[in-house]
This record gives sequence, structure tokens and C-alpha cells, in this order.
Amino acid sequence: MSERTTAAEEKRRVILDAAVRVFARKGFHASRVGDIAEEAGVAHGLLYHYFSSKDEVLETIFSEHWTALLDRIHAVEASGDPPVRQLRGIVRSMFHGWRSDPDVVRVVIREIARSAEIGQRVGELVKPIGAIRRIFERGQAEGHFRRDLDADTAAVIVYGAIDELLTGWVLGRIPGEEEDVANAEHHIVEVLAAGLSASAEQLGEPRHADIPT
Amino acid sequence: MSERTTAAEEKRRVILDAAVRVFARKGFHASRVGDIAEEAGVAHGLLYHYFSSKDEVLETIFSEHWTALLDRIHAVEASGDPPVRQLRGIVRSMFHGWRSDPDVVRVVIREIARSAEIGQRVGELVKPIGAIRRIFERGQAEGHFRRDLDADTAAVIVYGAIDELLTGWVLGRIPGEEEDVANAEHHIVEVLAAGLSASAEQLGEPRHADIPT
Amino acid sequence: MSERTTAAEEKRRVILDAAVRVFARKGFHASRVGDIAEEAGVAHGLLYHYFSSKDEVLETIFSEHWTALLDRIHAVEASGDPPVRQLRGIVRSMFHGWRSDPDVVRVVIREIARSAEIGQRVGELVKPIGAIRRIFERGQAEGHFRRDLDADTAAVIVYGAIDELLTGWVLGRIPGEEEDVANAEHHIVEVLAAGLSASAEQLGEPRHADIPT
Amino acid sequence: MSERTTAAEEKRRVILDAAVRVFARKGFHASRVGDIAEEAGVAHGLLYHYFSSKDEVLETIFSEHWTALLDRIHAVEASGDPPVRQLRGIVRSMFHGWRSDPDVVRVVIREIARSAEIGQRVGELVKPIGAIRRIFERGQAEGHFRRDLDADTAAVIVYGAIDELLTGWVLGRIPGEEEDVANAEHHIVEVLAAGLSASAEQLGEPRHADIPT
DNA sequence: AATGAATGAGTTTTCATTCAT
DNA sequence: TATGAATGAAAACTCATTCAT
Repeated sequence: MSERTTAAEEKRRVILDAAVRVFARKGFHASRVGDIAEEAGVAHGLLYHYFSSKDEVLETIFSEHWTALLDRIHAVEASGDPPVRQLRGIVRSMFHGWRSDPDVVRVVIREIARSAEIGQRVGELVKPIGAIRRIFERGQAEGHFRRDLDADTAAVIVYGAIDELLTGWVLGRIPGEEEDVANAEHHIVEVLAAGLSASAEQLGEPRHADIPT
Repeated sequence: MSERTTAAEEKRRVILDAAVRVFARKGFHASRVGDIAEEAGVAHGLLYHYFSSKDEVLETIFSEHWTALLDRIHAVEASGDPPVRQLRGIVRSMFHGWRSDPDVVRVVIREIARSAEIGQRVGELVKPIGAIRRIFERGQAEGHFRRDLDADTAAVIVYGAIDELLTGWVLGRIPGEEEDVANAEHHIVEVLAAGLSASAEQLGEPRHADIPT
Repeated sequence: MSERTTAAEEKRRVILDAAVRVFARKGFHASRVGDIAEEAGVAHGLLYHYFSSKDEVLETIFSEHWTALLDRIHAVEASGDPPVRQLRGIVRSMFHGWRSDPDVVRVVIREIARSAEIGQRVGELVKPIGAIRRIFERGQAEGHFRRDLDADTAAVIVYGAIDELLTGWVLGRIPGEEEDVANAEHHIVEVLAAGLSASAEQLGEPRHADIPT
Repeated sequence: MSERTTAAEEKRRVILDAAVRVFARKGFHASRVGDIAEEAGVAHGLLYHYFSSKDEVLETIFSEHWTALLDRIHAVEASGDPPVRQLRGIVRSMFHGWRSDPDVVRVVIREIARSAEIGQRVGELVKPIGAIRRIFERGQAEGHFRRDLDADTAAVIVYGAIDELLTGWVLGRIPGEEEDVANAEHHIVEVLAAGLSASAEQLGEPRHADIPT
């Protein structure tokens, strides 16, 4: 009853964590309610004491992660740091979950972020991209970033690069140990900052369309 | 038996195209065999005349698209063009499918590229990334691209940027008309080429870790 | 495809008839979908080929019966017969189902007619009562029936008497063979016609309230 | 332990009253133990402190009401009043519950009186009808009531009329305010007494079977 | 080739009841 | 007494796949 988590809240957490592991291992659709219950060490009926359906479990996982991510992203935006440093902050925010709880990121990335199925929460997804766009726009206004580039496109490119690294780790395509993450964080900011910088504008080769499709 | 498609081949095509639309709309798992049949205007039993299972339908879609994509990518690699131009060629190859058949891209991106479930096929996915990596490595060797950057990471960043643009179009998050695609193609190459270029190496700010997570 | 019932319609009928028997025997709530399927000699899944849920099966039984009943009742109303004869027609209409298909009446009476649960179709239930009311009102207007009596109350009394006889048969409280039904039909009309007749008006004892509750 | 109800008895009462309201609203089968507990403002586990099962709750409601009703009916039978006045006494007894506690009546009527499922209790139900039958038989013997009428049928008709009025009030089909009940009481006795009276015997139209079914 | 009725294993979900606290 | 977490048997329902026609 005090500020400490009650036993009930803990059990809810136990089920949620079990679900994350199971979803991460087998995918949402292939995971049975019974699998989750077994992983949590409870009767399957108990899941329905805490959640109204298997779907709600997934949505809860998504919400918790996404809320935390957005909080971190908003803190970055509010920091008043220069754009490139904010960019790094965004990268860190997004990589953070992977380092602290890879399974959650695995589930969120695989089951939700890429799926219109669960979510007309596409709206949700847009939020981090929006933050990136605003940072980029501010960077443009302040002369840091090239002006010949649509902010939406820029934001999508940045978000995609970050997300694909996460996905690579999630799917085990590329090594995602502590050190790899730190390196990736450094390099992705390097590359994108350089590619987006105002001084890169004149580096571009002239636009042509002479390459066959 | 010659180049003329038989009636049977056409009916198979009808089912396949219907499946693409249905998968694109609802996702593979949420799509029922009956949905596909309905979309195709045939009885659902007929699907089993042409395919051995629902899975095989998805695999067929994947193969057809992926094979064509890999062919184009290999042609790019074999062209002998300079790295940046090859990079552009890769981007074009990947965007091409979107322009010609967005639903197929939608399905391949959502259901396969992100799923470890379906794919021991992850191996497949690596192929475009592998091509990008090889191009980048050659560019490094020839002095075009910065050397302080792991080729795998670079390739993932490039692939991610491309893929996220596709995803943005697929999910309708960003406009994906003819002109938008052309612009995106131009800019993504600009940004990545600049960011990855050897001359960008010294632009990077010194590496620090003083930003709180 | 012709006017003859198709095989599919027949199978639907088989399931519906099986459901009627099972519901009549065990009651709707105690009847399992598997019981119905077993009674019908089909797999339980087939039930869902023809009906969307167990509830829909019950509703179909109700509708079919009710529609037929209302048709008969409307024919009686439209007949132009004198009120007492119409009254007899209503009684016959309602008893008819019992004679021809007691199980259906059993189910309709037990599971639906008395339950607000299934039906805000209470509206439906009112329809036969409404017909009785209209007949009574016409009888009042023509001088056949007593005028000191609210038509609604009269209709409820008539309907209740009819319905309770049906219920008695349904629950086996009173014998409901062919002959019993014929007798009941005769007597219920006798009693109600006499009780409602204008000439009965003066028979009534003076109204007093001296009997303790 | 004396006439003062203990706290425990009161809590038991609270649960029982809540159950009555819930059963009245949704029907016994569709009512969850949790619904009752919620309505009573207690934890659902507590219900099992006072009752051994959900069924026992229903049975308790039944017993309380039915016992009281039968007591009243027996008093009427034992009164020595003339048959028509006894008939009125029966009507009053049955209407009494409605005026004092409509929900209880609602539950008893819907869940028990009509259910062969719950009841070997059908035997119980027969009791008020039996009382009516005995009164009618006595009335026949004394020359008050027509002799061409089977006593069972007569009793069922009377009971049905009474019951349908109750049902009409219960389900809100007809107005059931104080005054309506008083009027209905008067009229139902009027109609039935007239319809059943010996003097009505010759009013009946000759029996024919010339109306098509 | 084509249909769609039929199957049934496999899932999710419900909910009365128990029991530790 | 009182709570509500926990259980699990029992149901409803789904849907890929088969197969008679």
C-alpha cells in the first residue's frame, strides 16, 4: 500500500518479463499463452487476472518501452545542447534499451515497430522521427546542417540507420556487445553528422540520371 | 509451353498477386487462406492446387522479388563503376521495386526482412547488405571512403537508411510519389556519400562520452 | 441450385435440428457446442461453418419459430372473422408449434421467451400480445367484450393463460397429447370468451378491499 | 442471537440482495460470482464464506421467497372463504411479492419457475397451481364453477394469467405501479371468476373445428 | 481445375472455487 | 471475517488443410 511495489505488481511484472522472453524467443504469434505462463511459473489463468488478453500483454510491453524511450528523447530535445550533440543523445536513447534490455527491444522492433498490424500506432512510431526532424531543422536554421535537404527525408535516414543497427543486433546479424554498441554509437553520429553537415553540401556530385535501372 | 503463359500459370499468378495485397494489408500471420482466396476470387481450396501451403505462398513472393533484386544488385557490383555510383545503383535497385510494385516490397520488408522466424533466410537478407559492404570496402581500398569505419557497420547504416525510406513509403508515413522517390534517391546518396567519404574523416568531432544516458 | 434445397442447406438444417434437441434436453447453457455436433454427427468445427456462434444457433431457432408464429397470427387478424373466432385462431396458432415440433417450443419458451438475457427482443415477444389486444379492442368496439377492462391487461391475461398451458406441456407438468391439446384449446377459448364477454360485466362481484394481504 | 440481526447476518443479507439484483438484471447463468460481489461491495471470495456455491445463493433466494408465498397461499386455503374470494386471495398473495420486492419475483419467475434445469423443484412450482386447483375443485363441488372443465386446465389458465401479469411488470412490458397492480388484481379476478363460473357454461359457443390451422 | 463442405488439433478465454495472508 | 491472487478444468472458437464431388 505504500510506495513500495505490492506483491501483485511484482507478479504482474513477472508475467510481463516472462512474456518478453517468450516473445523474443519465438515471436508473438508463435507464442502461446501457456508458454508465457509456464515461463512465469504461474497458471495460465493468472495471466487473465492481470491482462485482458494476449494482445494486451504485447501492447503493455510496447507502451512501457516506448514511454521510456520517448521520455529520454524529450529530455534530449529539452537539453539545449547543440544539434550534433542532440543527435548523439537520440542515438544513445535508442541504443540504451538494447543495452539494458535487449529482449524488450527485440520484441518491440520485430513485433510492433515494423507492423501496421498491431498498430495504427504508426502515429507512435513517428514520434522519435519527429524529434530527429526538429533537431535537424534547428540545425539547419543555425547553419549546422545542409539546407538542400528535406527535413523529413533526413530524419528518416537517421532513424533508419539507428534502427537497422538495432535490428542487426536483435537478429544477431552483427555483433552487439557493449563495445560494439559504443563503437556504433560513435560512428553513426560521425557519419550522419558529416553527411548532413552544411560543409558537405558542396561535396555532392552533380545530379544525373544516367544510370540504368 | 513457350513464352505464352498458360491458363494455369495465370491463375497461379492471380492467387499470388492476391496474396501480396492481402499480406500487405494485414500482415502474413493475420491473413487467412480464405482472405487470399476471396481476394483472388477463387475458392480457398484451389490455393492448395497451386501451392502446398500458406507458407509456400509467402516464400514464392519472397523468392520472386528477392531474386530479381539480387540480380540487379549483382549487375551493379559487376559494373565496374566507381563506388559512389555503385552506391547509387544499389539505392536505385532497392527503390525500383517500390515504384513498380509497392505491395510486394511491403510484404518482403515487413514479413521477411524483419523476421528471424521465417528466415533461416536471414542469410538471404545479408546479401544486399553484403554487396553494400563490399562496395564500401572497395571504396575504402581506393581511398574514397573513410578508413576509421567498420565496413559492416557502414553497410548496416546505408541499408538502414534505404530501408527506412522504403518503410516510410510502405506505411504511408512519408509521401512516396514518383518525384519524392527521385528526390530521396538523390539525397540519400548525397548524404551517405558525404558522410562516408574519406574527406569527412577529419570533420568528426572528437570522441567523448560525456553525455549522460 | 434449383428450388430444391441444396446439400449445404440440408446440413445446416441437420445441425439446427440437432441443436433443438440438445437445447430441449439440457437447456442452452448446459449444452456444449460439442454436444450439438455429436448429436448432428458432424465435427464441431462445422457448426462454425454455418453459424457464427452458439448464440447464433439459438437465435436462428427462435427466429424461425417466431416468424412462422407471427405469420399465422397475422393471417388470423386479417381473416375478418368475429373476435371470438379470432381468439380461437390465436390459440390455435400458438398451440400449433407444440403439436408439430414440441422441442422447438420447449427451447423457445424456456430459453428465450422468459429471458431478457438474450433478447431485448422483448419487443418481439410483445407482438402476439399486441395482436390479442387489437382483437380484444375490436371486440369491445363491436360490443362483444366488456368495456370496463383495459385492453392491455386483457391481452396479457389471455396470452398468459395460453402460454402457461404450453409451459405446462413443455415441462411435463400436465399431459399434452393430441387430445389434451384439443381439449385445452376448446376450454381456454370458452373460459376467456365468457370471462371477457360483455354479458359478464354485470356478473362481477362489487369491488372491495377487505381481504387481508 | 435474539431478534437482533448480527453483523454476520446482515452481511449475508447484503450479498443475497445484491445477488437478487444481479440475477434480475442479467439472469442467473450470465451472472458471475464477481458481479454479485461487486454489487454487494465485497470481495468475491467472501461469498464463499456465507454460501457454499453460486447455486446455493440462488436456492436461498428461491426458498425465502417461495416459502413465504406458500405460507400465504396456505393461509388463503385454510380461510374457509368462498372460492372466488379465495381466488382473489391467491392473486393477492402472488402479487404481493411484486409490490414488496419486484427483483425477487423477477428472479424466481425467470430462473426457477420456468426452468426444468434447476428444478426437481418443478414439484415446488406445482404447489401454487395445486392450491388453485383445489380451490377450483371445491368451487365446482359447491356449484360455483363450471363442471365441463378439467380442474388442472383451469388451474393452469388461472396461474398463467397471474404469472403473465407478473412477467409483464417484471420485464417492464406493462406499467406495474401501485394502482396498476390494484386494478389488475380486480380485473383478473373478475374475468376469471366470470369465465369459470357455472353460469358461463351455457354462454359458450358450440364446439367446432372448422377453423384452419 | 475448381469448389467449398468437412475435419480436428490447437488456442484463447472464462470463471467457479480455493487458499494464503 | 475479509481479501483478491491463484488455480485449472472446461468451453468456445479458429483456421490450415483435406477431400468428395
